[in-house]
Amino acid sequence: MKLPKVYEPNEYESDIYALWEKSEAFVPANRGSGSSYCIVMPPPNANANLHIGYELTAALEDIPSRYHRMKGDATLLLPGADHAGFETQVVYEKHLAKEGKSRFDFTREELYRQIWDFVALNRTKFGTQLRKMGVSCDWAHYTYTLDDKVVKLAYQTFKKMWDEKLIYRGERLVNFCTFHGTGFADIEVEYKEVKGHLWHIRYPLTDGSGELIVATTRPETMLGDVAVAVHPKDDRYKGFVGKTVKLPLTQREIPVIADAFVERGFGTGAVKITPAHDINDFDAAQRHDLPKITVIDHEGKMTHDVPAPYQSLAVEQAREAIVTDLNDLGLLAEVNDHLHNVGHCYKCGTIIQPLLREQWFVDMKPLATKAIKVLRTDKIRFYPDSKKNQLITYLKGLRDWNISRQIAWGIPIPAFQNLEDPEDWIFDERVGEEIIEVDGKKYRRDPDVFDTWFSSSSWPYATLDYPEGEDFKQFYPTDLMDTGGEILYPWVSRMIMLGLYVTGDIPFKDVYIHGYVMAEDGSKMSKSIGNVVDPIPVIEKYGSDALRMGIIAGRSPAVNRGYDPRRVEEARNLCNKLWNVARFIEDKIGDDFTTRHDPKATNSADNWILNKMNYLNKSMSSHLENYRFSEAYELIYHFVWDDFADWYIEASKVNLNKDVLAYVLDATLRIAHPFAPFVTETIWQTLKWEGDTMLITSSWPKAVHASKDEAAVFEELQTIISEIRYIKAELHLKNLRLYHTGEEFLKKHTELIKGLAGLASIEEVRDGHGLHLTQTNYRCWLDLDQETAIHFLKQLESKREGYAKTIEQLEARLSNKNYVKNAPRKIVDETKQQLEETKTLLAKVTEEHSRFATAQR
RNA sequence: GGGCGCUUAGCUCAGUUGGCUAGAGCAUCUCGUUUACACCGAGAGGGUCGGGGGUUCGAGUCCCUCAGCGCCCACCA
Repeated sequence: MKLPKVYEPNEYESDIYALWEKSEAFVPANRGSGSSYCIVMPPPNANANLHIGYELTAALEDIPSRYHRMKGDATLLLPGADHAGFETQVVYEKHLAKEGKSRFDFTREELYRQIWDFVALNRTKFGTQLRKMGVSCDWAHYTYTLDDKVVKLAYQTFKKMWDEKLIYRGERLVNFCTFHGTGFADIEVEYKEVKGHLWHIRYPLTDGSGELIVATTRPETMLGDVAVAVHPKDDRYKGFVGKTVKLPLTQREIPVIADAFVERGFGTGAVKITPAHDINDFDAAQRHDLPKITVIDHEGKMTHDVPAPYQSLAVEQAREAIVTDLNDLGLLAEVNDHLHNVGHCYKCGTIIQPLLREQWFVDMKPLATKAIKVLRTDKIRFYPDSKKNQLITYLKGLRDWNISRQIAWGIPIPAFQNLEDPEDWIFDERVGEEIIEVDGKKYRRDPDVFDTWFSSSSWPYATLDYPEGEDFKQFYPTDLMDTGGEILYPWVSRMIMLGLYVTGDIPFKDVYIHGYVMAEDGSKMSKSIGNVVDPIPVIEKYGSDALRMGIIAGRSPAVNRGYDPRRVEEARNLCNKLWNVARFIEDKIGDDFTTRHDPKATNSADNWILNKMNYLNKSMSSHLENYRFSEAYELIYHFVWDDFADWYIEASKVNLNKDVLAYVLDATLRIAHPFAPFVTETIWQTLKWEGDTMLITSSWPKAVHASKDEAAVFEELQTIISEIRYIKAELHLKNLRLYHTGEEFLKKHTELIKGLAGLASIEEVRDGHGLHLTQTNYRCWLDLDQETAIHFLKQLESKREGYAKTIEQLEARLSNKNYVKNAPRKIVDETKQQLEETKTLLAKVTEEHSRFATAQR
């Protein structure tokens, strides 16, 4: 079969993927026998196209999976998709807005069904895209975060926590977005620096003996003040504690209390306490048993519990009105500019209101404590390592987790409230019904849904059918979890905590944190800026393998880097190189050839390439096992291009050894397969000698025997060839002859040197003349006349200077007694040897230089 | 206010535990139509590794410090 000159990925990729899928190549083989390897892929949001960042994830997980599959491990790469509760609802709301509708036009049930259909449409696209990326995941294991088994497990976990008192329902301050109408977990709030003001307000003492000035950034919340706090050791306010102040605008009497949380140095040292709208104040109010007065409602408007003029005003309007009124009353002591951090909704940018709400909370202390303990034992390795300590720090400061969300799109919380007794909550899985009856009492379903992360925390074992599934038994704990740094806290930490809590074991052994794929200019990709790179057109233009390799090239864990199309092009070229290497070899070998897995080296080039191959094999394993993807890629790149194509294939045009040629192609395809699955498999399918097999399910090559001495011979030949090429290029010469005076080595390798260096001939002569080669110890001369060779003086001169300088440095090093005494013997010996070699080179170059310099005069 | 990362060739970046003359791709320059490949071949030029100090026989690599950029966390009202 004659292959076309240029590899056109589009012609083969979809057929190759279909072949793998049809042959069940992704289904774990060798189950139950020996070792296994499993990666559960982080499920991307099912609501949108995959962006180029997921190509990185796909590559980082597919490469080790393919490697382990070839190593003979039972290998499972498990795909899935995330319903991404709030995220998806936001997307859908935008979609509704385009049609002039909003979420308020529908009931939650209606919304849920609509979003379900909306997502179902996109979910099929996701499968197509992952296939184009060449991900070798087992589609039979595909899991959606709203699949029954995931939902059931979320309910069981909720129940277990409820029974064990890790879950409680309580009225707490919740981070509330008044635009989206839902609360968030602490981690979901985005803090931004905002230029605001610090208003100093006079609070007169009830007994008329003076006043306290409090400083606040949110004057409108003063209507909900229940106390003023000062530091117990603050001498300025000693006499005030225990008295009361008259809260301006309301005339409510509120106490002055002492609490150590007050920073004496900030503002005036007197703090207004508004428990319903500030988390610190909430805590202080708990300590001092103070009431909580809500003055802002869920729409961001003032409630009816405030004086009439302010009722129903939006927060900003209320602020303005209050400041004006205070000023008119002469109660505004001072206004300063103030830079501070304010929480915002990470989706719409609305300022987050801390509001009092009854929600379900998870007591995180016991879970975090256990996770910290495990993290400290190094049972889970992190790449890069520094992320582990970061995670421990985070876990130490963790507050209780609000898992209730007031949205439609999500898993309903399986809890029901007694219609007669609001304190009476029961667990029940009949979430399809709004009202249920138990023991003659009627209960109403909690209208809220779970925070998405509550259910997705069980991802590693929910997907593997915990607790009884065969997959769980074989593959848990999984081997690798690869994610971006942004979900280290919300997801990775919770998978560890819940994994330990539910299964008693860690969910994964290794965590690899990848950096983000940024836009070409290094900025963040974002839809609104319009600089998002869609992977599919890139795949269509350059091929899936090219994108995969181009995206991992030069990337280190946890470091953000711009997308670089030049790298993709470079990788595309590598695919084409591989293609043409195969074309050449298949042509040389012919159709009726049977490959040997113990090839017999018959010349120095054979031994050299087999040694290189053994080294590649070993280094590749080591790099992959340590997740050094970029280094592994470079290794294969330079092996294919420099060693295999530029040297070995060129050498084989002189001395053909079909066995070795075929073996090296065979082994190269295997080793390159995880990085370039499509092109390697495409080539494999054209190989006559491998019959009906598939590369994806073939085995990783074993080391073969090769002589190191013979390999060294080839390296000597390379030195000679390179020097000749250099001189030819510098002097623009062709059809040169090489003379020697009877060197056996040169006689033996005449054809190879002649072929690779592009010489007219190599001749044995009585007296050598011309330009003496300096880099080899074999005496030989390029046939140049004096006139031509003189143009080479400059090069000889700079070489001479270079050697002289090196010798100077080496001698200085060796004359340093401390160096000889302290440095390892091996290093010192190497220095000595290098010095000798350089001296020899200097002598030769000097000799040539002076010969021509003399001739010139 | 804490914590972390980055600064290496014109550009984008590698450089694992300190040890040959600091690397790659692209770009640049010079040659080249040898039938695997111009998505190619041969060759070349280009870096005081952000500044300063220190430890060491030896520092791109470890420590201190300064500068610039970026990220994460944190309840200073």
